[in-house]
Amino acid sequence: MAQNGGYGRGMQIRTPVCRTGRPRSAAADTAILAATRAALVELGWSKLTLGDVATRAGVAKTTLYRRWPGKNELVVDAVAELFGELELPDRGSLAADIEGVVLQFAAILARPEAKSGLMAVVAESTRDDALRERIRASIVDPQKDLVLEGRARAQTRGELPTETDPEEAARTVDLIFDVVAGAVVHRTLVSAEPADEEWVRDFTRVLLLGLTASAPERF
Amino acid sequence: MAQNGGYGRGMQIRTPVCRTGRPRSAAADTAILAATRAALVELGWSKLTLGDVATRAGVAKTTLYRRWPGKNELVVDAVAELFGELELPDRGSLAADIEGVVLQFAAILARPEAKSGLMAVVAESTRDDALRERIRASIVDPQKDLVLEGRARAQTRGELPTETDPEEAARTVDLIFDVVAGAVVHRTLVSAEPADEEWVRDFTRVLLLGLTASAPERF
DNA sequence: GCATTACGCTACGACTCGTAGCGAAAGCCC
DNA sequence: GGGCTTTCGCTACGAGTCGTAGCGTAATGC
Repeated sequence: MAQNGGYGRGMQIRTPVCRTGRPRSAAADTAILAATRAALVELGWSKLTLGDVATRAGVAKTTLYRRWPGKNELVVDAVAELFGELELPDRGSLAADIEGVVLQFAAILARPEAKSGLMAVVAESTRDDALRERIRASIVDPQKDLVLEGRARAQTRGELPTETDPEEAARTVDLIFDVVAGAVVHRTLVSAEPADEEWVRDFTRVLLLGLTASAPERF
Repeated sequence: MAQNGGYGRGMQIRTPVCRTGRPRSAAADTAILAATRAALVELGWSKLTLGDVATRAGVAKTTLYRRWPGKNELVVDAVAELFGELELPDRGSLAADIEGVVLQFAAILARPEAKSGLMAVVAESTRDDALRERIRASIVDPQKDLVLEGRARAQTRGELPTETDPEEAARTVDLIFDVVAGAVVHRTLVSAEPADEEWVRDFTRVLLLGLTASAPERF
């Protein structure tokens, strides 16, 4: 199914903008997404069925299919809400900013609904461009924005060099993003060990040294 | 289903050791695993059915169920064979060793059967301890051994400090492993961009600076 | 009140699942 | 060769899920 154009922003994907007629129940949306997360916790990805989600949410199965094309898209939206909690308050230093946001990220990934849901949709997205785009817009890009924000903040503090070439700057941001998010995800899901404060401290130290020592000519 | 004890090593999991009677066809094993990868490429994880795999492999569906408990375990074994190709030849320096193995890893992850299969089973493993153990034994640990090997080699070269505390050394190895593997996986699957030579060079530079600059007191 | 849309409910064919039962085939051991 | 053991291919089966269609009803805007 082709995406009906006109994305809102954040969660408000879908719904082709209709002014007349009975409006869609917003309560049903939140109930469905909550039920999806609950089903992810209890059943995991593969055993999760849309019929079960509908029952949990107290809506008809057909209502679910009217709003989401399928299981993949539903889970993306349900998981995206979890990562919507991510913030980047100014903690005074780049090291503190990184440690803070990484700990938040780790806390979200520690929740079973995030664990089993996120990687499953990522795996599916390798064969579905529309799904990958949905993940990018609602999960990945907001995270990358945090990297941009933290980086800009560190540059005004003088903690990171300001790149002259904008293209190289973009490459660096992408690299940082993949290293940070990838390391936490791998630690949590593949190694299956908690990204606790000690690990985050070690990780931040290595990352920070790798970034700051890369300033071409100092001293 | 509880694992029947007595693991061999590497691929030779299952088969409770039987000497008499008709032996299992080894050709069927390789055909089934190859068919699984082919099905992963064409159908992806969610649409892959064991009946289809059996047909592709030219065996009966029941034969498949006699050898593997289910889809998860089958895909783990099919994907594990891909990562079995990983090697760590001595390229003369730590930087070259890292770049080499990361490029190999990226090349494997670029294949669609690895993309869609790996993350799917990882997602399932968050709710299945036996599956996680199977992944660890056949995929994760061999990779971590490469980290250990490269690290030891670098230490004899004097490129990395030798930790005194063995526990801290283990922590460092785990950290490196999660950073390297996590970054490549995230780059390839989530950001959906190739981990090409340029990216690997940038990544290796940051990682190496982060590790070497962490030597407490130099100069 | 009327048009329009969303909703709940039921029912449906198609498909997949995992298992059971059977006869035949392919090895080992005497 | 004869006999024993295990695997193999095949068929069939109940159970469960899928995604859709149809219908009557509820909730909104004009």
